[in-house]
Amino acid sequence: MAGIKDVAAEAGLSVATVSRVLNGHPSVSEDARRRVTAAVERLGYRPNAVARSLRTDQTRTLGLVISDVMNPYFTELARSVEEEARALGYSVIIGNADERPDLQDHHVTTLLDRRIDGLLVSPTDGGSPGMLGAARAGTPMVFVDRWIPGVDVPVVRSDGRAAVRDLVAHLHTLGRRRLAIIAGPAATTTGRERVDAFREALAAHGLELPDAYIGQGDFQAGSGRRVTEGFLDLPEPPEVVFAADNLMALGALDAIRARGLRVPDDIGLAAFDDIPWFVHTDPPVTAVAQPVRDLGRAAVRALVDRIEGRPGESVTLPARLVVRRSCGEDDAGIESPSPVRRSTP
Amino acid sequence: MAGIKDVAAEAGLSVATVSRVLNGHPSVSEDARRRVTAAVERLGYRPNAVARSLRTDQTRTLGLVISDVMNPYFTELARSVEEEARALGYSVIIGNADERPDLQDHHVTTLLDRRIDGLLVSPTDGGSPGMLGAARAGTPMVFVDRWIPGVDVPVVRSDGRAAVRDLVAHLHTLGRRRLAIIAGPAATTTGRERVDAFREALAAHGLELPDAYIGQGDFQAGSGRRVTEGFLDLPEPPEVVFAADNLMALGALDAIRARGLRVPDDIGLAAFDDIPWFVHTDPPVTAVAQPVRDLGRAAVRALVDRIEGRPGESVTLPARLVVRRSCGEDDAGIESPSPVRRSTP
DNA sequence: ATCGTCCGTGTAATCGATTCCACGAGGAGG
DNA sequence: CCTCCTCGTGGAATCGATTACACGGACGAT
Repeated sequence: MAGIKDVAAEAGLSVATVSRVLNGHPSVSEDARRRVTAAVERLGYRPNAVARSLRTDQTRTLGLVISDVMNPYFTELARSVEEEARALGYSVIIGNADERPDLQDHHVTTLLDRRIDGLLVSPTDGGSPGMLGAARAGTPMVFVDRWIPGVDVPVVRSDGRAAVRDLVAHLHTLGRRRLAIIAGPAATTTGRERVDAFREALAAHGLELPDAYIGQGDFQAGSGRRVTEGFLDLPEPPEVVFAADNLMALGALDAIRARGLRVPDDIGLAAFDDIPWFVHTDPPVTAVAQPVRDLGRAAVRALVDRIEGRPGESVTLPARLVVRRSCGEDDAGIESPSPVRRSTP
Repeated sequence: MAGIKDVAAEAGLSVATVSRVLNGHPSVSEDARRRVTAAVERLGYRPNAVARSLRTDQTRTLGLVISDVMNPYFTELARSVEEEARALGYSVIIGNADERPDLQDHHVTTLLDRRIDGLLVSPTDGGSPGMLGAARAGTPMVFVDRWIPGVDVPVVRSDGRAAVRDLVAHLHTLGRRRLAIIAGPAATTTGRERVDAFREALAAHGLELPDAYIGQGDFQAGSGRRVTEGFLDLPEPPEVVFAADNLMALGALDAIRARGLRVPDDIGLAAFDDIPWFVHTDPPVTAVAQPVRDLGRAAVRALVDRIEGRPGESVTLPARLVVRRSCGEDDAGIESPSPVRRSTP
């Protein structure tokens, strides 16, 4: 493969001049510029990013470590992150932690070894040692969605409080009183926050959140199923189950259907994180939607700010409630097209 | 950040020896090895992958360019690719082409600039110039899922012929005769092949595939909706719509529902590419399932074979039919020709 | 005419690793 | 005792770029 020396030879100039042309340095004659461009064209030369990175100590690459690629929420996040990064002239390397701290560490280490310019993390857990080390070592870093308290890193996330309040209000008008939640891992901020927001919203309506109505999940479909089964076995099962993420909602749907129960008639279902598929489930699922695209964009901008020496500030964007049919028909204007509802699994 | 020189100084040895220890070179004394390890530990030293890559001319990185990250099929593929690559000591950089040849080229170019060791591609289109150039230039490369005829690159894919035959047989026993297909872009191999397989299977039952029953889609949900609307507007609409990918099936479901029609009573629906969500739609969707994990694994192995100088052969794995309820209920007890039957897990 | 600037260019150092080659010590064989 | 190997080690070249510094020529000011 042709190197800069070949280009220099072909153009009859020194490598320095070639490099200057390549980088748009001002003091190059028009003639030299033309000759270099021609030579580059002729040789099909492409600068070696590895060599360039070694010299300049910057890779123009961002690392993104997420907890679960198969979760549509994170997929969309990854997509918007890549888009914004590309617009800013950066590439993105994605690491999938699969909710495993050791894998998260593996990716952080690998990314750091490659000398990425900055790191975007949605921490799996309380945070893995390698990740915390990186934060302390001063690697430009930004947390997205989830974060770790006490670590001095900007956080870009969405605040679901208002939306959860709206959700509970919605459920209340529908006459639902016994509301349960499938929580995420207590080690994650999102795991705790969503429960808190839910409990608060309940309190505003004079409702309680008994321990029996708090199920411990792990953001995976399987746990949603198990927890929901537990709920259904209760002497007084809840009237609505609120899943703290979309995968667990799916599991809940499974469990409910396996019992031969109908949503929303026998039991209601709501979820945190809206995804395209919720429109197509049976029934469509009411969900709290985060502004994922904006989150991705904001996160990249904050990180690039940090990288380029600017402050890089935390951002919190509001989530909103998307009402569908899984908690019961809304009263007024909405006429239910009410197609035949099949209940047998 | 500490470099190899610092380690050498700390250990009281030369950089050469440190490097040898780091790379497990045999001729190093036990004493030196210990001192280096200790120094590395003390300094928290991590080798600079950029420098190493420059010198050794290998990055131990694979590029994966897929057509659409938001498509669960590709997400799962990406995941299994990364897993296998990691097991073999490689990292993966994913590029999302979003079904756009220009973006595909952008990613191929970027990846090549970074001197990745090999490229895994699921070509968006007839192939972009940059990608074809890379193939001709001898970059180790393997096509996954889709490929480009006439280009000398191993192909790892799944053969849906048998499964499509099973599908048509299944529909036939259900009494469905007027079968339509939403095709993918003609420029993609998968776009064409699936139509061919469908037509062939139909022929085996003495059925025809009239032009009016072939809709042109682009593997996105929107096109599935449009095409399906067209089908429904026909004087004699099809009894079953077969979508050539999962996203278009979703669009079809939308269109059908918007008309107030019921699946499968009024019209049946089947899809190519099975995804977890198909279990939860209303009704669960019958689909042709590819062995995605195995495809990812095989693709990585073929690519690494090429990289390390071994042949690297093409692989074709069979897909299988997964019968659910979207084409009509099977009468209980009656054996259906379908090899696999799956209900809610 | 002389001097100082500015401009375009080239030479060479540098980034952080790997690796070829040379060298000295120590052991085996004659 | 001398020679020849082997082994462990270090010096220095190298990968492909960027960039500080030096240099020569043109040109404007005095």
